[in-house]
Amino acid sequence: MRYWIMKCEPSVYSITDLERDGETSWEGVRNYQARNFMRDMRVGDQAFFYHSNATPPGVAGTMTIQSPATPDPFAFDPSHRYYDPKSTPERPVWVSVTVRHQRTFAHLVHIGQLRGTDALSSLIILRPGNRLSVTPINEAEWQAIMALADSSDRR
DNA sequence: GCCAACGTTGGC
DNA sequence: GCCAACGTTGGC
Repeated sequence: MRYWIMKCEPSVYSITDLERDGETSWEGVRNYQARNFMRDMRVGDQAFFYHSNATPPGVAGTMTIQSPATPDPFAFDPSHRYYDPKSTPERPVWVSVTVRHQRTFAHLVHIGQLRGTDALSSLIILRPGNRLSVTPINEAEWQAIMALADSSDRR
């Protein structure tokens, strides 16, 4: 099993929306490196839902990967914001995965907590200027973030 | 709103 | 293939 962090602006789609929907198709990733990471995902992998561009930004909860990467249909739709003429049904460029809601943290693990944790010092999303919306993390990092969430929830 | 960092585009 | 210009991301 692998572990991931997936970012989304909560004003667009939040952990609350995912909790309501149960599962959703994670679409609109238009970065090759992030796409390649999505291709590496396997059913059953665990992912954190990270609220980016939020006040405060941080990890809002967990989800599981419910389906492997499949072509992102929005890329084929000229009227859609995520349309990309480079991607066709015959030769799809972009992919989406289905994610299932697992847990919403009682308290968001904000970015300051992440930065203040030694075990998380090499997190890609903490690097200055980082813009990758899908990044892998290792098991120790997963557990470190879960520990932050659990200690906050017990407050 | 600011701005640093980064990816993409397009002229050459 | 290089690289400047530009647009976007995302923390602050």
